[in-house]
Amino acid sequence: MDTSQLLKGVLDLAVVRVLLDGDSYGYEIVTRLREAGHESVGEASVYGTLRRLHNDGFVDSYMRPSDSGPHRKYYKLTTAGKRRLRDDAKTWRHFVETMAFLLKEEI
Amino acid sequence: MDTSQLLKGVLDLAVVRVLLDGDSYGYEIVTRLREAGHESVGEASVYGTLRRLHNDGFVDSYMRPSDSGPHRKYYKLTTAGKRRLRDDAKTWRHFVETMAFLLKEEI
DNA sequence: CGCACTACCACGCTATGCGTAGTAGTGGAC
DNA sequence: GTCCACTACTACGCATAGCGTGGTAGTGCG
Repeated sequence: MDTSQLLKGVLDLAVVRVLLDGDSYGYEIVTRLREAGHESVGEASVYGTLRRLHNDGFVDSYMRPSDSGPHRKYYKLTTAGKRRLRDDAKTWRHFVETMAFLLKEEI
Repeated sequence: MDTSQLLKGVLDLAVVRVLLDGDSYGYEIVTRLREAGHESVGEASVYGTLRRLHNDGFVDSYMRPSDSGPHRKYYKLTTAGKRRLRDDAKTWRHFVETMAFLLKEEI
């Protein structure tokens, strides 16, 4: 099983959830996701996801200088983004339950 | 969240799990998956998955006449397919745990 | 005959994660 | 003062795999 395929559709949810803890920027979000267990998530995937979330109005963004590198582009959840989080989390849990039902005693 | 994206990578696992219960054919597998909760899974997705699983040696196939319609193409798990099921189920569970950790108290 | 259900296949589209490469800023080692 | 590591973002193009659509048949019923 190609782990990267499993992220399809769920990466949005994961990124939005990270932003619920507070505004953040691409590089930090990647780090957080990897620490949480999504060890092989690609940077390009996260930056692409952020761009899409921004285009769709689920996050706002603003620049902020850093004292240890280039400027950071912070992202902030919008109201629509928070609703999106709740909806997606619900969809995800239903999906997981369906799979659990299918897989029960799979060996 | 587009539910169909969630199936990416997991449909293989779901189909293989159905086949552990006994040889089956595309049309029936679609029905079973829908009954289990994957209500909007497309036929083309399942037939495509079966073709891939067959090409990769995870299932064998054989034709069998039906008394209520056209011939059926049955699929049967190979040894490699059963191993694949165990491996994929493990990967899936790890992935689900990672998401659960991320999502905990998401509201 | 027409229709519904069963059963399969092929074609092309689309979404999205990833690899790779490029551009910059800071700061420490040498 | 040069190199390197780490930070931080962006752009380009690829690969995977699920889906929509439509086509071909077989059975059986009204």
